[in-house]
Formats: sequence, structure tokens, C-alpha cells
Amino acid sequence: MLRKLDESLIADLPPFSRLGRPEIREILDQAAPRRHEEGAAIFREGEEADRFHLLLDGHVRVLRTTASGEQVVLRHIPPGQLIGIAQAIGRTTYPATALAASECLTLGWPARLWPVFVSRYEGFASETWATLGRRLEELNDRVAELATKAAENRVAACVLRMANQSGRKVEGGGIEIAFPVTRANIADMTGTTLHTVSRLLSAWEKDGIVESRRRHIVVTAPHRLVLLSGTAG
DNA sequence: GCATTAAATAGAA
DNA sequence: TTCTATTTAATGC
Repeated sequence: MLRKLDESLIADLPPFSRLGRPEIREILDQAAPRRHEEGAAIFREGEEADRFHLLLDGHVRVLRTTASGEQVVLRHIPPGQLIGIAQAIGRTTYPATALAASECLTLGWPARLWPVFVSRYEGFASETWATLGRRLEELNDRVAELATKAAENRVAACVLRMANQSGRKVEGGGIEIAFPVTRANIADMTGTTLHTVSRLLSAWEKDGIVESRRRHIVVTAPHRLVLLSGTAG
């Protein structure tokens, strides 16, 4: 059995940041910690949503399965956020599959505790709505991009988004996307093909905007990516 | 401007 | 080796 979880693990995370030590303790004592290998499913689309989770460490790749059986990447989620919160949107099954994009550590609670958390813990509900709101806002941006922007703009915006949300500073001043991501993953999220993404990344690398190895991308000139995204400047 | 197709190369298991 | 990721060129809408 694991040691007691330390309160500092979640005390500063938005859903719990307004709570006192006794409440944090109470919440942790009901949590089941789990480690997920890279590529493992944390939960799957269509399954009974019997738990909700907090992503403590690692990154999650969210997938939808199409009618023809193909999986497409919808988004990536950085650590510190709640995931699998079907209860928050009135669902009893998970709307999508969550894979560990890198090794992940999660805390899970039984779904029956959802209404308890919402009513009992100050700020839990409002922070959850805020998180869902931000995801919706990002989705709106992406739909607008799909309708109005060229492929290069969309891929630039996507890479920039991942660098902002999940970037780690690397020596030399670049920002590395902190989880393994393929050209095909980016193609899914931008409505392009892996060939187009490959061609763009190669061109950007020649221009000194990014450096990429297989499954790893470092953004070396973020400001130039902003220009390429066609969002500002 | 991009997708599609195809073929070659290279890294990882 | 076999599987997966990536690159590059040719072709077409």
C-alpha cells in the first residue's frame, strides 16, 4: 500500500486552492492514485464514467473513435487539470478516450463523490466550470481557424498552443513540447495530413523556427510562429 | 494550396 | 527483423 498522499500535491491546484488543510486531507484520503505507462488508457470512450480524475503529472492525449473505427486526436491536456469529468456535463459515460501521452500519475475518485465535491468544497464547482470554459473557448478558436485559416496557419497555432500549455524551457532558450507528439497527432488536431505537417516542420526547421527529432519538437523562435499562425502581428 | 499516393530512409522494439 | 515515424517527390483536384 502507498504512503499517505502529501497535501502539497493538490493544495495549490485550482479546483482545491481555496480549501483548508483538513478538507484537502479529506479529499486525498478518498483518492486512489494510479500510474499509467505511456500509451495506456486512463479511460475509454463509451465506458461507464464511474470515476473522475485529476492529472497530477504527465500529459494526456484525448481521442475520439470515428464510425469507421479510426482514432483521431482531439486535444492534449497538461498536468494539474481534472479529466474524465463526465458528471460535470451530465453524462454517465466518457465522451472520449484518454491515453497517457507520457507516463502519467492520476488521482481518481468514485463518481458518486462528484455532487459531494460540488456542494461541499468551496471553489471546486466554479473552477471546474472555468476549466470547461477554457476548453470550449479553445475549441471555438480552432473551429474558426478551420473555417478561415490556411493549413500553415493552423499547424503553427497548434504547435504554439502545445508549447504554451505544455512547454518546458530548454537550454538555448527554446521551448520543448513536454510530451512525445507525432506529425500524425498534429495533423489530426489541425485537419491536415501528416505529410503537410512534415513538410511544414522541415521548412520551419530550415528557417530556424523549430528543431524537431522523431516525436519531439522544440520551438526556438516562438514569435515567428505567432506570425505564421496569422493570429496577431 | 493541399490531399493523395507511393516509395525511400531511419529509428525503436 | 518488423513496426512505426518521417521525408520527399509525383500527380491531381
